Amino acid sequence: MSTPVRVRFAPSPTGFLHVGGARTALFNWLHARHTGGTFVLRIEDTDRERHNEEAVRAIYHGLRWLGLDWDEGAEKGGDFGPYYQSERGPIYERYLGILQDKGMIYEDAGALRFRSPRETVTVHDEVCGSIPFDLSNPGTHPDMTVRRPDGSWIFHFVNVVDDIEMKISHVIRGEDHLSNTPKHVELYKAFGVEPPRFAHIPLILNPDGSKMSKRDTGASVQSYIQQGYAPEAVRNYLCLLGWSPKDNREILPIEEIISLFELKNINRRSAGFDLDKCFWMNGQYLIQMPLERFTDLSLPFINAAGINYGTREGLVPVLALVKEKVKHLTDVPAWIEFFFNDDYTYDEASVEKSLRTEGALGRLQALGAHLANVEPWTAETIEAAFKDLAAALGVKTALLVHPARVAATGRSVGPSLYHLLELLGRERVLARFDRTREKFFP
RNA sequence: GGCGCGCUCGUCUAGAGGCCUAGGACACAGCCCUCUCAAGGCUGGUACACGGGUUCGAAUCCCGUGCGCGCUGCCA
Repeated sequence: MSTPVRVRFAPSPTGFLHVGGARTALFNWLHARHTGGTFVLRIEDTDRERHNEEAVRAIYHGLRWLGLDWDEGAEKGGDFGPYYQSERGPIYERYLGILQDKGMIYEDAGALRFRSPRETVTVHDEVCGSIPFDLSNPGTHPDMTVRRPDGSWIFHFVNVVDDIEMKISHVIRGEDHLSNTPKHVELYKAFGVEPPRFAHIPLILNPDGSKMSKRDTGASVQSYIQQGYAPEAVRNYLCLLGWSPKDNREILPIEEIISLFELKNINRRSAGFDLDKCFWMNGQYLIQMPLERFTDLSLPFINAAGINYGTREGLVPVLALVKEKVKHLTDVPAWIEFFFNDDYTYDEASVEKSLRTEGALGRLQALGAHLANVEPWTAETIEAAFKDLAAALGVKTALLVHPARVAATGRSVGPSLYHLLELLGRERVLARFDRTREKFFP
């Protein structure tokens, strides 16, 4: 008979969600979703001192942003609560009593220690295989402390107690815990409980190979939220750190990853975090995602920039135009600003290059006159008008395009000019041409 | 120091004895496309840490060495 799959993510409230932690949560979530199991969120604030609402909220926020919903646990409830260690004192007391009754606990300078049986313990790991650890030498493997003199609990003890109480079937965590695992197994044995299956996943390193920690660039999930990444892109990228579908695909829908994900296919080597690739993947997601989704994700940044776009109906076509240019959602305001502001600013270098050159003013005026007669006003007819005029003037189309773009948008880069002019509308285009002429050639 | 884990292009990876003169992706370079910038397409360079085995044959198995990381806490 197989026990139901129950996995957990058990972060300590440090104030933010680390990408390494996010990836651990992700792998737990994937395993739960793949097997139809339960994903539990437990907060490891071993005591009141560590309990910090704000820090805990940062974790919820990061997980939710990544779409890692938990079935049971903090803020959600369930049959195995409470899900904050700071509230589980009585349970730990009870378990301590079990070991005390068996004579496995002794006092040392006020702290309580667990007396190791001093045997060889073999850890069976889904990712790393079976590894024997010789714990017979007290010099190298001292008896672990389970409770401090002030009554607060030590991680190893409460972690094991909670996993037993919450009926966790698979412990999926960072490889930094692999060497701690034999100690945990000793505890399971002492409680007379079969240990869960373990799966230690490789660590995420900095590009230079050092361990990624708080201050490192890109270490906090929050930074991806702020920099305008799409959550599905970051999540997809994280999936590829230590796992792969093995068929050369990299961008794949989460539903498919869920169906393909197996603990056995997780790599054993640690992975360097490649911000360039994450950035590239974000651009790919942005280009491919539906316009409505793109709009939803862009809105917070547009609002933060204070752009007065009127209605969503008016905004969407503009976003459709610039969508393919965007690599970070934070770039959206800069791409669309000129559209909603007739008093847009001009990029000086672009003005210099495209407008203050021989014949540019004359071409712009001729273009204005030419565009005044285009019917109907569509990207196709506008394009034809540009080409016709260029031919008539005996110049390359580019010599009309560049001045027109700078005149209409203030910049030299942007999406397809013809589509942009169409959307802007003839009146505004011609008015912008006039404004530009008056401003630079009074 | 001890113990553990790891070691394929700069990075993420495919590879589970012959399919590998090692494949894909990011990044990089060049070319093409083109109204700009991107995107896209094409091409190119760069990798099995080292040394011994085992085998007809090893990136793949074994043993050393080296390097990296982790643990070794009354941190989690």
